Amino acid sequence: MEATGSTNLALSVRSVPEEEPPDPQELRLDNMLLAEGVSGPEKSAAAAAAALAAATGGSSSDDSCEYADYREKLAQIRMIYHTELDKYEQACSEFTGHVMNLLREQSRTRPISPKEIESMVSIIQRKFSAIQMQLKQSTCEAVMILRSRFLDARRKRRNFSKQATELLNEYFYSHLENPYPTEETKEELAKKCSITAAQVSNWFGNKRIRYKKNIAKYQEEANMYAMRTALDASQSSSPATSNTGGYPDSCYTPDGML
DNA sequence: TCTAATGATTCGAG
DNA sequence: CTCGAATCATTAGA
Repeated sequence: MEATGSTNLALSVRSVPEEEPPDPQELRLDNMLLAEGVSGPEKSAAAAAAALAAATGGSSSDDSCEYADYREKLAQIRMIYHTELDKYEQACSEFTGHVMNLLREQSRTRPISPKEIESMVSIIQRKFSAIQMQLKQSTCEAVMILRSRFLDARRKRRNFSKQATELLNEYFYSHLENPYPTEETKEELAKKCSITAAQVSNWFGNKRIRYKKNIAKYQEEANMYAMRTALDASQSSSPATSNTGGYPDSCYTPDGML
């Protein structure tokens, strides 16, 4: 632990004027940490996480649960990173002070040039910045792992919200004769249900085939939605148009599906 | 813990 | 490309 590496010292002395070692690796790490919201201002963590959510494909409302988890873990990483960074910084200056004292002591027995001191300091800083680099590296790794786990969690199937299924069923059963929403309609439904258009497509694909496979099983559901849309219609537009219990026939006999 | 429901994926056809 | 169909994988309910 003694700073007696004078040969080492002389060897590694190179023109390192304070900063700007254009190390692309470190630059990369810095950028990454900044983008992930680990370094940089406090608020940007949420922004980075939001960016991640957006990058994974919309639906920013209902995944708040795994999302909070992600953010919590990210904050943890962030905290560790900063405390470690501070620790190294402190250790660095402490160690520098130590070495300075040693040099001062030695200066009583031999002449020590300012240049030697300067190079000594730069060596120490290099060593410590290497350590910090390592810290950045491992922090990056941790973030990557966390990120991939977050993505994995999202990849798992989640049932749509009750509300979303209601909306989808509503459309499906009120268009039983032709349950093929256009791309536009899919987008619209997707927006309302806070899912993706592809998910809407999946849903309709599944629904059509499963409905067709066993119409009887879905009869009750069909009646329910038919009644409800009928009720809605009678309430909103023409309450006087009788037919209180009468649903459109097409909802009962979807011959278009056979 | 077994089972039904359900969202996603894959593949052939048109 | 979309669709139907079969199938997979996970979820929710008994």
